[in-house]
Amino acid sequence: MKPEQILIQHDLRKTQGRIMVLQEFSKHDKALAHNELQHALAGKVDRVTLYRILDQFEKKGVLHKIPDDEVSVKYALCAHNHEIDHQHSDDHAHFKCNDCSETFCIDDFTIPNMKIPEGFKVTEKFLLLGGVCKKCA
Amino acid sequence: MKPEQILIQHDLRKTQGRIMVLQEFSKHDKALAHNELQHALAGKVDRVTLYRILDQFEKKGVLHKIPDDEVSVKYALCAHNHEIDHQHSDDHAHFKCNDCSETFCIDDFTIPNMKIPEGFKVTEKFLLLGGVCKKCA
DNA sequence: TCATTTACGCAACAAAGTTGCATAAATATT
DNA sequence: AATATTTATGCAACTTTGTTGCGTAAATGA
Ligand SMILES: [Mn+2]
Ligand SMILES: [Mn+2]
Ligand SMILES: [Zn+2]
Ligand SMILES: [Zn+2]
Repeated sequence: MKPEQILIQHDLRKTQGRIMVLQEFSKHDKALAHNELQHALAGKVDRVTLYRILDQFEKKGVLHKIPDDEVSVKYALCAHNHEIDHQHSDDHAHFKCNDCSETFCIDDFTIPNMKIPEGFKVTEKFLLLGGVCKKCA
Repeated sequence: MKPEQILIQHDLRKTQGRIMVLQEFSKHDKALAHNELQHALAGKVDRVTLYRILDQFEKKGVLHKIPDDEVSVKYALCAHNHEIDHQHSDDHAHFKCNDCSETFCIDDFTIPNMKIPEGFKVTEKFLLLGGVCKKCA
């Protein structure tokens, strides 16, 4: 979907910074951390603004956070196939390559339901797989 | 297991700092982040030393990292029941409470095997569950 | 075009994490 | 037990990551 459409759909003002961030995501098809975006948009979008854009995007459901075992969280576009799969729930898995450190959404793999020990009420599931990606194989 | 035994078993020198860190873990039974340990051991162990202790412990298999969706990773003792379950693999799940932000190992729940899309060679699995813990229920 | 609302950029700060190096402490050797 | 060797610690200095306040600019609505 086009950046401008995404913004309208999520009730967000159409600003240059936001559009550029969305373009960056759409051209990579992998999860991006703040510092990667900052680098890509150096001189175009301020560092602090970038933090605020990411926060807003997450709050509005444009992006989702992916927990990371290294320096900082990453973000990926929510529901790539939003037109088709309208009731997209974000309980899909993520894969992180130990070689190149890139993280991908595995959209077509839903985390199975599991019986969890007593006393815990589970509302979210994050499955992060580690290994070697196609490129690095 | 006693701190000193753990250190010997993992081929680590028996130092005051390391012992205190292990004591801290054994008295809490939850995952701890660097800043929590730093606070608990203020004046006892230097901040930088603490980073190095955690790194060493992870490398030697005393602790394991738990990815987090917030500010920094957490650590938990590996294989609580190492004496019994000797071939402990760290593919157990973790639970993080959205109320108190505490993270626990769910040692008795092993992540099931799953068929992953082509091209990815999976060697590690991190399942982070979110929700409400017993105390906060 | 003008008013209003919201986002942006900048400065200043706080928190998290790293590196180098001299000294202290732990282990190994005699 | 004393000494040599190895390894860990503490401190300073620095980088990176994330936050807050505020005046200005840009986006939207009238
Ligand atoms: Mn995803
Ligand atoms: Mn664990
Ligand atoms: Zn790779
Ligand atoms: Zn709780």
